[in-house]
Amino acid sequence: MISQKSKYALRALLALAARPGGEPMLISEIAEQEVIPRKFLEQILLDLKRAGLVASRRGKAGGYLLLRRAETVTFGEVLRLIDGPLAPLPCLSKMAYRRCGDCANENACKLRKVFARVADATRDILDTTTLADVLQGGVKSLPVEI
Amino acid sequence: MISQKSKYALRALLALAARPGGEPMLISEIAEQEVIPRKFLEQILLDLKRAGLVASRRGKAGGYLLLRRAETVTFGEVLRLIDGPLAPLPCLSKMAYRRCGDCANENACKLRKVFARVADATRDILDTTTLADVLQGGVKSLPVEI
DNA sequence: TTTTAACCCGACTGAATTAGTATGCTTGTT
DNA sequence: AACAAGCATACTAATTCAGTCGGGTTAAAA
Repeated sequence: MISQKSKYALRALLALAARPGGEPMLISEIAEQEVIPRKFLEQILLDLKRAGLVASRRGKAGGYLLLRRAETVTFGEVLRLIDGPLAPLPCLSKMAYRRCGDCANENACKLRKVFARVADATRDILDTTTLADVLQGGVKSLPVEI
Repeated sequence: MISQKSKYALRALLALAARPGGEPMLISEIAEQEVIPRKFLEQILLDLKRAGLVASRRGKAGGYLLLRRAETVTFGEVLRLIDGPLAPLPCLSKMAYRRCGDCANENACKLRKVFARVADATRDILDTTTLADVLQGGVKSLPVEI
């Protein structure tokens, strides 16, 4: 299960990406439109800003805007930023590898072999799907049953 | 990330499945061999027993044994039992569906479309990989680079 | 130049989950 | 009857989750 915070982050980014002309959007505007607790959203946007995904303007008539093109922001990147590694085992994370603590001989580990496939499948989807893909409705879905 | 408890459960089941003749194995035997805290493992085995995956014999010369054939026990089943739903969103779980709380129009939800693909890919792997597959080393791995 | 409406930031909190421990009870074999 | 095995409940310390609170800073407008 992904966290509520990640869901909020993705929805906020989608809202910004959908903004025509890329003009700034108020926190409260996003919060209302996407039904996200206002103060919590503030935190999230700050995280996204520190990561360089969005920019902000302060003072009256301020707001947030997407700093990068929607085609370059992947779901994987956002999820890693908020929730940490995508991999189901720490020893399978490419970005934040950690040894598993238990299993001594890592490439003999039976579990690892199975979960490596899960990790790769997950990455294949999340690291190739961008905000733009979703906005255009261009998300490949499963074969439609005829 | 899957929980430590799930990892222990899977390793314990693999140990039982590997037992020749299917003779019972002591908790402490499993605990030592797989390096799992003994009392914690007791709890886990009880869960697996209540779910009908293993059986136990009490008294001296007791122990645990696998109740079902190793070919019929999938990783998905074990993970669901210990960790709960596999799906990344509650509204995507086939076994334990719950509405998402926020998004009103579920099949218009942009996030859902993306994570549905992740959920399906995950299920494809975990619900088709069994204890037997892993034991035989028969886990399909990624294409070997030549 | 003062006001006002934005964003910025750290601290706090209540509930839930995780990864176990502790303590004792029941059961079956010897 | 004794011993060794599993059965069962309660407890706990640490962490995470999903926010809330209270103020500080900045910049445009009146």
